[in-house]
This record gives sequence, structure tokens and C-alpha cells, in this order.
Amino acid sequence: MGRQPCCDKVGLKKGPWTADEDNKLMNFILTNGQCCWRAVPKLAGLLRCGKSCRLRWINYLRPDLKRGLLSEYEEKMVIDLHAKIGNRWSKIASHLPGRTDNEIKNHWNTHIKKKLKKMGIDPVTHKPLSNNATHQTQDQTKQQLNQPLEKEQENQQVSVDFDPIFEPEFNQNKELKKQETSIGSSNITEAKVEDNIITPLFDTMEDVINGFCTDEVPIIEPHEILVPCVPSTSSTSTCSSNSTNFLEELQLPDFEWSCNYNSVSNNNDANNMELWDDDDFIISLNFLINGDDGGDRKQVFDAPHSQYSKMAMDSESWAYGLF
DNA sequence: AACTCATACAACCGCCGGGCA
DNA sequence: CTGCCCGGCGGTTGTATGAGT
Repeated sequence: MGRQPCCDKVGLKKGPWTADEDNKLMNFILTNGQCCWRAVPKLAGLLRCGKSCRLRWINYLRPDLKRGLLSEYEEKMVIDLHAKIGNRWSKIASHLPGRTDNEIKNHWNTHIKKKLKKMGIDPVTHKPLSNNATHQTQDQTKQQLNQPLEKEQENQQVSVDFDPIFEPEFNQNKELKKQETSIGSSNITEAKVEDNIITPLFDTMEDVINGFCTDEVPIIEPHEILVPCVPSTSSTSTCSSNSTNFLEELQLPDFEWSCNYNSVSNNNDANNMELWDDDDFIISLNFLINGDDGGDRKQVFDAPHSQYSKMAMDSESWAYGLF
């Protein structure tokens, strides 16, 4: 007996999502939270399969997504992590807040792979390609790859000294892992070895992002979130103000960057790892909710309070892990 | 201006593993 | 223990866009 398809494919729409579909999905998730994805399309009035909805939300609609090309620093992190754990894009993505596995995977395939090859590094093994000519470029490569990092290290006064690409130790670890697993060790052993490989990352990156990992995002209780425009008697309600700083008013849970990190993020440097800035978020949100491309950004702020209330999460939404 | 090719990225597909009855 | 459901993951494909001729 064959496996049941994830959804009834007859009559379901495929291909690029329209603004209207995005709108419906966005509104549904923001109103009801993430629940059984299979039921989402029906409930949201979409002719899509649940899987497609999930993908769309995770890879495109999630408000906490970061946009634009990966910075050099993020790229470096991806390379480091790939060297440690291979094509485990979701794991890699979990170390880069605001980035999705799909995005990283695409970026790897389109940019980083080529870059590494050009630099004489095998993108699969992260070892120098066996070509004398390429050896000459190794030092340059190392310099180039480390440059942005070193630059940032100076700024951040942190040490990121573990570079698996050029650390023989890394390959030793890898070999060790292979050996242990090939001996017929249990999954537990494998997991332990993996942990050993991954652990040093936190020792180093910890200083950079203050130990942040999306796997370890502290759970924020619903009551801890202040949502503007939800009818409230609070005198501190920011609803009444006509401030244009929507995000400030929204007080969404934010990532806690280290002070050092924040200081870097404040630069207008391309290497920054910052989430959407207010404008990006507003434009996107406005577009999604109103079908407006942001030409009249004011619309969001002038919207009636009931419109903001779409953003209000009940406890259930949070229980489902929205955001 | 029209065409071709390359590139980037969104979306799909099939498989896997965890949870549950 | 078994089978099913569901979410998640990684590989692959499809499509839009830009660059080059």
C-alpha cells in the first residue's frame, strides 16, 4: 500500500504565490497561530496543500525573516558550520537568526560553492583541491575568508579562532567521527561525536552572538508581549501615539544581541547581521496585509486599531509556537 | 530590439523520524 | 509492536530576471 499523499493534489494550485494568497495565509496565521498545517489551507481559504503553506510561511512570510544577501560574516559562519556538520541546512540556519534553511542552501549552491572552488577549496570536503596552482592561492584564500571576520573581531573585540576550513584538527575530528561511526557504534556515540564537533563552535561564536541559537530562544510568555492597539486600559499603551516607529510600539520579542554585537550592528556595514529594519518590515507587512507595496507607508500607521489587532496573539497562538 | 544564456531564488517532491492511537 | 499522521529536512526543479551578444 503506497503512502498517502500529503494532500489531495486534485484542484490544488501550484507555483508562485499571489499577493492575495500571501495575504490570506498571513492573516490566518497571525490570527490563529500555527496549527495543523494540513488544515490551514481549508481554514484560510487557500487552494494549496498544507505543506506549501508551511513552506511559504517559513521561507517568506514570517515577520522575523531577514532579507537580502548574506553578509560576509554570515557567509563565513555558513562555511564554518558546513565544514562541521555538512549539508544540514536547518541546523546551520538555526545559528543564523532570520535566515531560513532554504535561503542558506540556495546561497550555498549559488554563491559559496563557486567562491570556494575559485579559491581552490573543495566545497564538499573543505580541503584544498589537489592542484598545485591552487595551493598558491591558499594563503590568499585564508586571508580573504578571514578578513571580514578579523575585521569584525577587531570591532567586536571577540575571538573567533576556530577555523575548521584551515584547522587540521577539524579534519582529524571528522576522521575520528568516521572511524567511530564505522566501527558500528551506536547512534548515541555518533551523537556524542557530533556534539564534540559542534561544541567548539559555541565556544567561539558565543562571544559573537552571546550564545544565541534559535534552538535555545527563550520562550516568551504571551503576557510578556505588549501588542499595540489591543484594547487596553494601560496608560502606557502606545496606540494613541502617532509615532511612526511601528516596531518600537509593537514591542515584539527581539533577539538579544550582546552589547558588542549590537555595536557592530549599528554600523552601516554590509557585514551586519541585523534583522529587518523598521522600514523593511513595515513595507513588507503593509504589502502583505494591504496589498500595498509601501508606496503609502502611512497607511499602516493610520490604520484603524482593529487592523492592528490582527497582530494580537492569544495564548494559544503562542502555544503553537508562532514566532 | 530581440534573442540566448546564466544566475538567483522560490517552490516542489520524496523521504525520514517522532508522536500517537 | 505496528501503522498512520504530520512536520521537518534536503535535494531538485521551475521560473523570473539580468547580462551579454
